[in-house]
Amino acid sequence: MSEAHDCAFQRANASFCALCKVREQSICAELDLGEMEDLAKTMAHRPVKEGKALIAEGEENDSLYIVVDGSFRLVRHLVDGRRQIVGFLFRGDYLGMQPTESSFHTAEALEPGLVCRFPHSLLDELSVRHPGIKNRLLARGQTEMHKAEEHIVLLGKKTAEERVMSFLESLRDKNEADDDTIFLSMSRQDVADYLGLRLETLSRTLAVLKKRGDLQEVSGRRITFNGSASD
Amino acid sequence: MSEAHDCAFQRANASFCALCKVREQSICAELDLGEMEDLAKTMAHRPVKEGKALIAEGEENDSLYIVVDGSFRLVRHLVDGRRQIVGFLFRGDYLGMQPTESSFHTAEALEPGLVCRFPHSLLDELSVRHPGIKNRLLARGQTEMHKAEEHIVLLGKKTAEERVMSFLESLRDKNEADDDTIFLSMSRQDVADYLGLRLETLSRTLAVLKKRGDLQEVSGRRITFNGSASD
DNA sequence: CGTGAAGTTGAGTCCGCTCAAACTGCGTGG
DNA sequence: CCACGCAGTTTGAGCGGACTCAACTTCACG
Repeated sequence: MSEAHDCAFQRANASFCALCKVREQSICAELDLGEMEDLAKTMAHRPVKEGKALIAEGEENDSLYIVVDGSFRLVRHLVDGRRQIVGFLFRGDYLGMQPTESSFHTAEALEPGLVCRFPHSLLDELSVRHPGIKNRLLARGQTEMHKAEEHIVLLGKKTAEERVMSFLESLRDKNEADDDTIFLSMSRQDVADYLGLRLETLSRTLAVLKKRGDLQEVSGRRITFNGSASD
Repeated sequence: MSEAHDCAFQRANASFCALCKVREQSICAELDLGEMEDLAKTMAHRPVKEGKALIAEGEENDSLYIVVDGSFRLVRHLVDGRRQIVGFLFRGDYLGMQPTESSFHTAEALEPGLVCRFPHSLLDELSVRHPGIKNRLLARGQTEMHKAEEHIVLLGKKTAEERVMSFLESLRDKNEADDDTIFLSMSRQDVADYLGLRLETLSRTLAVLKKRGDLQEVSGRRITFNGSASD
């Protein structure tokens, strides 16, 4: 424990990393075991408390973060206080793909989380011997862009019912097992701010979807789809 | 998509590139003159006719394109035919930052244009000696992401009037000289599909903005802002 | 249980949509 | 040179989906 500032961080160690749940999705997958140990010396894990911001709108950020556990909302504010959620991060997702003087959104933990931090200075060094790292960042950037465009289509062209269904289905598709039940890690207000709807509209829309049979059960943050095809 | 596919391409030559208007924004800026000549052997310019697609939604793309002249709309379609424009490209902008099996939008020329094509296989080779190339792609990807988020906020939280003003102002801010007049390279329908509005609403909103004095003149594709602060 | 936050439901309004008609600029041919 | 046609754009009238404001219910937690 050197300085107080860093006490939220823990030095990583190779055995911990070997057990990492998101190792294959991370840039670590580019490295062999010996290199992992090198990396472990400068890389750091950091727990994030629920509601706390990992990076803040307008502030400098010089590190790449990879979500090991938990989930985050990416928030942008208009001058008058209106709030738009531009995305969510889940296990395995990246934040801060490039160092920046002024990051354009705040990332707030929706639940207690754990992230892995890689200073970009370190990544630049590593990528001399491992060009795959930059490619991995580029590829990830591409999928982020893809998600953003999907979001743009949702906001620009879809009705309230379509927005809600698209959102719920995208969450369901994250499950490896095809389970018909999903558990939201975010509040109704967060979902509404993501979908460009008022929360009353979201609530009403969920009620309509349930009444119509598209959803079997809506109770708080647990939502069950109607598995049976029709009627 | 024809047998004449490649005849639209011209081999580049270093003297042409030396005069390039977007050279400083392009990856070419990473290279010295000798290397430019190397590059010129495999790189190609391509004119694009108005209305023609450079890459199409769902189709494979293995090249990076840089817009040398003209402008493009990036279009996504829903199954039922609804159309959302997810962005516009102008001189100096990049398309196809990563090779992909299925590109997620169509890029259509708004006017006769000229692009510069770099196969990613070539870029991978070049970037061994010039790591700056990958960094440039990453940085550009970041600004694309920034624009996408701005667009998400616009669609999710802004009113029709705010959307139109934001859009027009973003175009004005592109001008190096601070000119109060802008010339749109896209139709009303394109603007409406970008802003998530019906074209009638866009037309009415422009009328309101003019009546209110935010805009001094709206005649077809030429729009003049009200430079004087108030009255 | 009591308290507050989160979520649902209700009633009425309004912004942006729909359908429809008129206008404008521009190329084409008589 | 004007008539014509057409695509792009503007304007009009009425409607409806999402919003606003407000009351109520449910849930988490002490």
